[in-house]
Amino acid sequence: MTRASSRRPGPPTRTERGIPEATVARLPVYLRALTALSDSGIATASSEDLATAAGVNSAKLRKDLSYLGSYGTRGVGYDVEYLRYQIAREIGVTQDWAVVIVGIGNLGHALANYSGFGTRGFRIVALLDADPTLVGERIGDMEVRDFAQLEEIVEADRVSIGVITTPAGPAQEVCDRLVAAGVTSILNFAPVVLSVPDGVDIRKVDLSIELQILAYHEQRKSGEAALPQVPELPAMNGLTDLPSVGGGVGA
Amino acid sequence: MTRASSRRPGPPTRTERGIPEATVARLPVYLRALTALSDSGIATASSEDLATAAGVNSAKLRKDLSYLGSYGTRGVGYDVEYLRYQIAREIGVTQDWAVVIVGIGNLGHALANYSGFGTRGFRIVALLDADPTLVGERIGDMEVRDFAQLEEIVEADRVSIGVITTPAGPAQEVCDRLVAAGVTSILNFAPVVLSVPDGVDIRKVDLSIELQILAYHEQRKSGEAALPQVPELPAMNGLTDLPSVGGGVGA
DNA sequence: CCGATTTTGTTCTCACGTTCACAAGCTCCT
DNA sequence: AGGAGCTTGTGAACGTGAGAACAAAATCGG
Repeated sequence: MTRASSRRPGPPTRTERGIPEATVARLPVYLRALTALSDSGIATASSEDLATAAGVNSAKLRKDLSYLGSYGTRGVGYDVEYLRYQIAREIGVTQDWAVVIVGIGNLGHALANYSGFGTRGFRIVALLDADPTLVGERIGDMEVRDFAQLEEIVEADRVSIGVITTPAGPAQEVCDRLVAAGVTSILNFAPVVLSVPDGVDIRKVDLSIELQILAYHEQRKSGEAALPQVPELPAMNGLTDLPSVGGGVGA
Repeated sequence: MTRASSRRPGPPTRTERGIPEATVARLPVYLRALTALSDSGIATASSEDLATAAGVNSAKLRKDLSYLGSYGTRGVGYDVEYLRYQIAREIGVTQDWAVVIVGIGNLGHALANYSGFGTRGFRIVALLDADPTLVGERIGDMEVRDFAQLEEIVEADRVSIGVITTPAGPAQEVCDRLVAAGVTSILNFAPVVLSVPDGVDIRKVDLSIELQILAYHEQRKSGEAALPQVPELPAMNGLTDLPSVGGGVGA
């Protein structure tokens, strides 16, 4: 989702090294499942085994894997180590990606301490904040640096991924600075919609949105009997004004 | 997504008060955009305005809103306050939902401090942890309580939403306890696939998966010229054994 | 060496989600 | 009052994703 890169308008662009976005989003889950199996000393797994570990159904898993190539053996299954490496390579976590975290509040703090940042593949090279009272503070084995140093850090460490953990207010400005400095992937925790130019990928993590989605379903569960079909009508009471009823013009 | 509730196999279940899941996931974004417009003193907004503020296109926004009812006025647009209330009611955030957070590590700490938990609608009633050295610690105006008290808290405060911020290890057990205690919606930050019975909704927030998805796209950006079409073949070097190439049977 | 068994890779079909395009409906101006 | 100009709500076309089902390929036992 939120892929903002170039999109040539020409032909359907078939099999142009194109893995469906839905599949891409599941590959990390498969990777984690494979790592768990590997740690348990399991050398081979069927699509059924893997699917169970990853929480999907086996047909979907096989189809997903088929986009990467034919890495299984019919009648046997998949070699865990081999498949794990193939997926890791496909995702790109066989190399290390340099990451900066901007905004060292509660959440930035927590992420900075997040040991084993996923399962390798990512290296936090700087914690940045514009607040002078925070600059210099030590977190783990890192020190908070001034946001003004962003550009030189990005250049020096070839940073391609930025994590925004600022409040909503400064988030867009931080985002613009990151992009201008050369960052081309952004993970945004601030509760705002950020706009970025084409070629920059942005993903959002939003606690309150997740909670609200849960609340919607929760309401439907508990209310299924209580308020079965009283959706829109009675809610207009107590509201000061309505769209087209406004000044009572015309009629 | 990850809706785990009952699904009757019968007819297509058309218009059974059914808002598409993709739309549900966007309603909170619209709600936030409307709140921002409202705070700016804007009373009326067209679908184009709203769509821009929410980061979607206007056709999609109109279609999404049409599932809720006809709340706009042709030729004019939407009344910001009115629409905001309608969406809030549809989502269910006009009432307050009681939430418990389990696992007061770095992340749990950060979430506990997260002021204005979204935009109202949610109330943290307890912070729980099984670690005796944490129990009793004050965070903001709350005190960490023993996980053993889960059941009585859930019952006393009618808790329907649980947030899991434990490490991966205990997450499934915590999840089971939550479900057994009566929690029917779970937001999981632990990097594991949790299994829950039907009727319980679960959503996942996973930092390392998000980063990996970004890495995939990042790799495709930088590698588009460097390694254009060398996907699977050369990677087999250095691997001890391969699934079907193994003993060289057959041929 | 052959047939039974297992499990992958793929094809086909259906459901879901997105976008386009336009009729319906409202306001405002003359 | 009547027509011009907007903007919504929706029907229809299109694209993407999910799941069932099956043919192809590999192992294993006799």
